[in-house]
Formats: sequence, C-alpha cells, structure tokens
Amino acid sequence: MSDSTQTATQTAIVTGLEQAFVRQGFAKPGVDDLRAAAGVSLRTLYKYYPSREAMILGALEHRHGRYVKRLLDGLPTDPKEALDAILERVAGWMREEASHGCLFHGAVAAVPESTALRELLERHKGEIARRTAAAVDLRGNEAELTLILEGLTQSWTLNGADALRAAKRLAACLFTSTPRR
Amino acid sequence: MSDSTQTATQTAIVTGLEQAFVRQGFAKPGVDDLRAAAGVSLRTLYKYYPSREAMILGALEHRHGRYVKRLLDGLPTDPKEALDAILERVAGWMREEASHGCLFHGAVAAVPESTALRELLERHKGEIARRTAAAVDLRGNEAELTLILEGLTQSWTLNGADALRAAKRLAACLFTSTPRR
DNA sequence: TCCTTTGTAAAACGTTCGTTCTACTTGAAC
DNA sequence: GTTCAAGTAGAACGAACGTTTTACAAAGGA
Repeated sequence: MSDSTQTATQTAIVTGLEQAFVRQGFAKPGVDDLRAAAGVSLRTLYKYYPSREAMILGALEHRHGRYVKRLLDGLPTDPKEALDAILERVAGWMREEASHGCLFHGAVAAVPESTALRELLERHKGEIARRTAAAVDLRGNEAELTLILEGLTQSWTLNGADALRAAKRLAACLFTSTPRR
Repeated sequence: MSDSTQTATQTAIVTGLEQAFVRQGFAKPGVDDLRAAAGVSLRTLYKYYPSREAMILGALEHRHGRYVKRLLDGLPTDPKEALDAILERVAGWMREEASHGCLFHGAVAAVPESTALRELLERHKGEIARRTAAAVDLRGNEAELTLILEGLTQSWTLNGADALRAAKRLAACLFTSTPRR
C-alpha cells in the first residue's frame, strides 16, 4: 500500500504528520502547524507532499502500515486465540494511539470532498477485514467480524474496557453458533 | 434534550440546516450555504444561531429527536422482536438518511475543538444506549448492545445489507448465551 | 573549485470565510 | 396612523489559510 522507496526525510515527515493529526484532528491544524510537527521547512514539506490533502494521505498510509503490523504480526495459530489477541490489540491501539476514534473515518468526515481519501478508507478497511478473517479462519463471516471490529473501535471511546469485554463475548458466538446459511 | 419552545421559523431553519449537513458534511458548507439551505436571511440565521458552531449544535439536536423517535416509537413488546426491529430501523435510517456514516461522529471529527459538540455526542450515544437497552430488556448488556449498534452503523457503509444480517446474528447471541457474571 | 542537490527561513499572494452592520420592507396591534 | 417586532438583501471587515516564491546555507562528487 505505501511506497517503499522513501527517503529518511520523508519518513520523518509522515511520522510527524501522523502525530499531528492524531493530536489535533484534521480540521484544526493549518499547514504551518503540520510543518512544525514534521520538523522541516515549508518548502521541503511541499516538495514531498504538494498539498494539504497529500499530507493527510501520506500520514494515513503510514498509519495503515503501522496498524496492520500491530494487529496481525505474530498472531497465535489457533483461530480462537488469534481472534482474542486481535481484539486485545485493537483495544490497546485505541488506548494508546487513537483515543479520539478511528483516524480514517475522522479524515473522511473532515474532508469529505476528497475521493482519494474515501478510496483510501475503503482500501484500509477492506484489507483489515480480509486479513483478519483469514487470520482467524472465519472467511465466511467477514461481515460479522468487521462489525465487531468497527463496533469495538467506535464504542471504545464510550465504554472503554467494557467495550473490549463485549467484543470478546460476541466474538465467541462466531465459533459456537451454527455455520452460515 | 431539544428546546421545545421553538418558533416556526426556528424549526424551519434547523430542518434546512440538518439537510445541508447531511448532504455536504460539516467541513465544506460555509455559513452562506447554510443560510441558503435554511431559506432565510443571514441576519435571521444569526439571530437564532449566533455562530456556525451553534448552527451545528442546533441541527444535531433536531436530528437526535428525529432519530430517537424513529428508533424507539411503537416497538414490539417482545424483547427479541424489539431488538430485531431496532436493527432494521437502524439499517433503514442509514439507507435513507445517513449514507455517509453517523452525523454526530462526523461533526466531532470535523470540529474537534468544540467541547459542546463532544458533550452532545456523549449525551446522544448515552441516551440511545440507555433507552434501547431498556426497550429490549437487556439492561446488563448495554456494552454489547452499543457495540452492535455502533458496529452496524459503521459497517453499513462498507457492507450494506450484509452488515444488517451480521448484526441480527450477533444480537441473537445476547439472548441465547449465558447471562452476565 | 565549482556545481548540484537538499535543505532552511520567511515574506507575499490571493482567496475564502465567519461575523457584523447598514438600509429597507412588511404586517399586525393598539 | 403610528409603532414595533421580525424579516430580506447584501456590502464590508478582519483574520486565517493554502500555496508560491525569493533569498540564502551547507555538503558532497566530478
């Protein structure tokens, strides 16, 4: 998904940009705030990301890579254990890195006219759905899995640890109940 | 939640504002677009809603009232049937009125610096959680219920009718599995 | 040594936007 | 008939923002 041919300056920039968007959202920070967070001059920032929208896209692609890695690297092979681990990791991610809700949805909500952004959101969510379903061997239940993951992400802000417990309980149903159709 | 002492002009205004925000999101429309959608002069608009933020708050309070009514009015008394009906109604609401996702989350994402908006989001979600839990007689499982409702709302955009099926299937687990604690 | 690359610092530009203000109209109450 | 509340139309203002541009510095290879 992300371009692997990235200079050191460029990775430094997107790292800073991502932090800025996490902390300040997508509406408030002006390009000059972003420049400060990237730790680079305005000219250099525009050289790599030639518009504010490109900065948002760059930051989100960087985040996507981190998220996928954090969610899926080194999972247990047993499906039930893997699903439990994924839910724990989602909760951990929310606690540590996304206390204000999913950044991808936030970006689309803040800049709804960008089709590139909407496409990125769909690619992001789609890849997460496909790869988690594969990892927990529930390929026929992608919709259920997506619903639980999205529900956990959204209700974490409201209910915290209770949301994680609820997600685990609902996830257990996926293995015990009757198969699809 | 909403002020019941509303003049006719005022209700006309919030109705127009809500439509504008649904169609255009919270970032794009300037105050003059909102004025046009409200069908009123700039002076009158500012008289009732003296800032852009107040316009957003007014529109969302109006929407909250409509949502609560649509979700909870005239539900079946049997808990399982009631829950099924609620899920159908959420899906219908998404299909007809919120194809771009939950407007309350969208507003907070677009204007994250407004504490009033964040408070409104929490009141909205809290009231929905409390009243749906009461309606389906699952007062000990508010977290599970909220997770399913939020998950359905969020994954509707991605999976459409599959999301509704998944929600129903997961909701069924709430009645069949072992009670809390 | 010179030139190219890559970077910094910051002024300048043109636009957009939220808000306020001025001037005028209408309709009903007393 | 006058007054007063409530509305329209739209100009004006001041600030903020995304983007471009100018001027300059440091470092490495030919």
